[in-house]
Amino acid sequence: MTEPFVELNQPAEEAARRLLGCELERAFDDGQVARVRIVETEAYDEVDPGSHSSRGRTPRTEVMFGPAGYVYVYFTYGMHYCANVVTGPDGHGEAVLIRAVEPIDGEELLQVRRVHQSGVDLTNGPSKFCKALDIDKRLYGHDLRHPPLKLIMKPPLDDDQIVQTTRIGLTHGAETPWRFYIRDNPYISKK
DNA sequence: GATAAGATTAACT
DNA sequence: GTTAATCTTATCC
Repeated sequence: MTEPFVELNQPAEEAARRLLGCELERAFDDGQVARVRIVETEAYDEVDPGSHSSRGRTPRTEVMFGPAGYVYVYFTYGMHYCANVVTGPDGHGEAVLIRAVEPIDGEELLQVRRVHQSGVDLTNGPSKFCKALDIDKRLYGHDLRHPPLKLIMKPPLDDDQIVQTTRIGLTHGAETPWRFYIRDNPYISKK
């Protein structure tokens, strides 16, 4: 029996900090396994004009309103997927966007899907890491306690290791400083 | 039914 | 620094 993600049952802003340094284990369709560390996150909640959940439940955002520990995947710009970890209590539309990760094991498996890209460019962006880990809408609503995508909690980082800034790419809610990343990490996204 | 915008990326000049 | 690629979703007739 796996532990539920009680540590994610809190406001997205807190969970976004908590998720830095935690790990994701991805089992690909062929059975091979890669592991990455979360190095950059952004928080979104339903009272936030920048969040997909700000205008209530829709078919797309339904999973954001459920219990913590599930995956919210969305498709954007006609070609990219982004993945979030749902946080907060059941009934609240909150989630944390994973913006960047760094490879720990199986980097060569990530390379397979990132054609003509290497080094930090493998996973230093929200859609880059989804492409590298083969995350798409098949994983919408997936329970992160189980394969093929598992979240492994790690001890919280000290505050002095975490940098807090405004979020990237938003037209609404751009002033809210809910982006977090691990200080001096080379895999932090650009812009 | 039609339309505009989008939590982006990579390739170009 | 600028821009094309590309299609789902939400919103507005």
